Amino acid sequence: MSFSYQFPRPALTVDCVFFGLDNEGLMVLLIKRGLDPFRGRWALPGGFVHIDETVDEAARRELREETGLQRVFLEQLYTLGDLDRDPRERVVTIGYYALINLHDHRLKAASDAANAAWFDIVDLPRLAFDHDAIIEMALKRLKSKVRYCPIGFELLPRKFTLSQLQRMYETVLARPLDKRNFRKKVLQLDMLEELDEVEQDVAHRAARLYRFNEAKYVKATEQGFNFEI
Amino acid sequence: MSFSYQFPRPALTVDCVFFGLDNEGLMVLLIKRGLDPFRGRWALPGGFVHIDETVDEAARRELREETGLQRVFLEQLYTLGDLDRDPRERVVTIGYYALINLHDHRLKAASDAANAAWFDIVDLPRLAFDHDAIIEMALKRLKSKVRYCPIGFELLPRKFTLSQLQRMYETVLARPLDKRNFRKKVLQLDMLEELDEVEQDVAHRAARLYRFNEAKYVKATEQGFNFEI
DNA sequence: TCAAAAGTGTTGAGCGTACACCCATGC
DNA sequence: GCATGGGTGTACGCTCAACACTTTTGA
Repeated sequence: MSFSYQFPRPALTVDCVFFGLDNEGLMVLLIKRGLDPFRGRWALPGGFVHIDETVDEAARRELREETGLQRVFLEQLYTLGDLDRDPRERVVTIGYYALINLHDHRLKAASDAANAAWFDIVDLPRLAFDHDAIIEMALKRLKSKVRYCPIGFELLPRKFTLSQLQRMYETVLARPLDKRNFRKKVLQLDMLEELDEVEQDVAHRAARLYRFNEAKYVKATEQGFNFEI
Repeated sequence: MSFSYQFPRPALTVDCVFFGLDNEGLMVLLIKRGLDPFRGRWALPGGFVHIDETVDEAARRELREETGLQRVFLEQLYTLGDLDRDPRERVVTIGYYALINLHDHRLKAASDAANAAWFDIVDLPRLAFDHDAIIEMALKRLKSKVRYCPIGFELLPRKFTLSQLQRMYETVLARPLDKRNFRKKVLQLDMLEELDEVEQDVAHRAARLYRFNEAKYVKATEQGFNFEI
């Protein structure tokens, strides 16, 4: 079976930058290509947009197939449509990025295939296609958006310490923040819920746990909001 | 002649929001559709992405065809890929927006077709497809970007008064700004060149003319930059 | 001389930034 | 008792926001 059109059409794909955070730093999930072109090179998870799914659904399908996850922050980034992106034929791709909480999830990719692995964003291998450009755009978007939207929490466990939160911002923004100023700012935004729990199994004084509170955030938003610390 | 593929492919189009500024307010160029679907409805300029042009080139081609212009600010916005955007078949469209200086240009669309017209952004007719959503996204992007990038100048003549500049910001942001604070802020950013000219043919004291200075701007950028007035 | 818009400074409040020490806990 | 990170307050400078009158010009 084949499908015919009066004019030639580019193929349409999605490519996804899945960000995760661990003790090493900010990580990106890559897939080792088994086929030409770029056989053996690392690449972003991605694939064709099916005719019966929206482009958002195509990105979510990639997410599910590669990580087993469904309900994570996922956002469209940019569409790349240069002529020679793919040496085989004309392919236009829609870039997406997602934020994954590596702490609370046991990921399919981690246990599963030898052809998928997490790489530190500051030490990426050579990539297939123009995927380096997509990752660069995703990182730029993340860096800017994390400062005025509460999306950084998606990278943390549901309950976290203020130090974990600060480390997350420092890792994403790639610069150190002042502890006292950070805590002052983040608490006065009044979007965190202080829990009656402390962290467990640490070899020093246990830190208090907090949780992001959506309702409090919505209120705080009305007064303006940013992390320009 | 026809083109066959193993799997069905969505059609790929671009749709463009061309913004212009006149004394009435912020305007958008629309085209009256001559064919079904939505015959007689107003729609954004747009069309298919050709197989031998990038998506940016497709958007620039639309710009040229509808306005006769070439060198204007044009930027990709978002890709819309829902299943039923177009009642005929699956069409994925890449939204663009551009800023057009209505003062310095005699536009093709203005003189030309009865099927093209500029509409005030606050008083748009019913639109074809999901073009209202594209315009909404374009306006949101413009409002936010104009505050931290010097793109607002694209809507003004090359030489302008500070009052014109302020009116431009007030129109785009849809809120009044304080005259003294505005002038202080914009002058201290040190990206305007004060000219030895004043406006002509006005029935009151003539205002001094200024010009945006790219080189000064680049310097100013390094110290941070925004219009949060 | 009148109408219309140009042009111009000061003050108070809030926010960002810099900075250092004591405390609680587990080993 | 010591190593490790948790937790806390103050002071200065800058930017934002509010606010009203005089000047210039053409009609």
